[in-house]
Amino acid sequence: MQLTLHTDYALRVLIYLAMHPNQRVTITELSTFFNISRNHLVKVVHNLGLKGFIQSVRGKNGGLYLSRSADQIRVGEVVRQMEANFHIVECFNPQKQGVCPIQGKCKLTSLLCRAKEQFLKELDGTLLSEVLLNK
Amino acid sequence: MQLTLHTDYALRVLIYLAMHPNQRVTITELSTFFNISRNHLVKVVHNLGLKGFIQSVRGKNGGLYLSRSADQIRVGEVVRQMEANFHIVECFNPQKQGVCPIQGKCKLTSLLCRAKEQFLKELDGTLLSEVLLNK
DNA sequence: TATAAGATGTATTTTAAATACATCTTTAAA
DNA sequence: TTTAAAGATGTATTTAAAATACATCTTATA
Repeated sequence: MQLTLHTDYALRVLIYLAMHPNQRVTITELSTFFNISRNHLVKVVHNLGLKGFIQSVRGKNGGLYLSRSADQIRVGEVVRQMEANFHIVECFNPQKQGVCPIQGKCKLTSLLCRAKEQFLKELDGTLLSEVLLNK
Repeated sequence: MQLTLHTDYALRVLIYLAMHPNQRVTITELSTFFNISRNHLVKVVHNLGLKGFIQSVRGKNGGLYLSRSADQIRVGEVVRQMEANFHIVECFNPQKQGVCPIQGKCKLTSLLCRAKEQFLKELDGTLLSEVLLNK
């Protein structure tokens, strides 16, 4: 069980932007700092923009910045929005309905649902501004 | 974020065995019932045996049964044992140490660790005997 | 108006997971 | 004591999702 690198990278981008407020940060700067494929970061950044977490300015002297300040962004919200396949098991996937013969009768489903909620609840309790770097 | 089908199948196997106590259940029976590749189930069953959840009897009239009764098996224990890559993000993976430049300073790590524990804690609170089928 | 920035669509590569195949070992019934 | 039914185990292949690469377009400002 793991989050995708896409979500992981999204969190890193937000942390970096939060630590450089009142600045326009370029994708190239992020890519160099984190040593991540620039092309991949472009997708992550684009997605963060679509989900409303960041704003971008095109053209010369352009770059990225947080839409809201870091103390207005809950970590759980980022993970919920960025993680595409949040289906803990097969029967949670809308495209796999009816595959498992005990679906609907099996009580694992509601348990796993509660477990997932506990996971997210913990993340909802923390703000982006609280996970910035020590020292 | 999802559990592997391997873990999913393991849970299904345990549920089936729990619902057929005092019997020897064959892999073929499980494979037919769940409509799962028999070859894949063989691996899952083997792994469940290695982890001590089930016993197997080879030869004619052989089959599988639970090592402990269903009210002695916690769901969280099964997930912990069966899920191979339980690394929520890159920096949890022992083989990816030092890749992320903010590792060690970033406070996301401990947060994600707590979230993972909350997820498992919820599963630890439920016994296999409690997730059997309704009706 | 040239250039530096992001936007966007498509293609390719990589990796882990899932599945398939082959053969070996064990056990009990005929 | 032989045969068939069961699991054990190692290897190879396939699949699918994720990650990465490539190409081109749009925007903004110095």
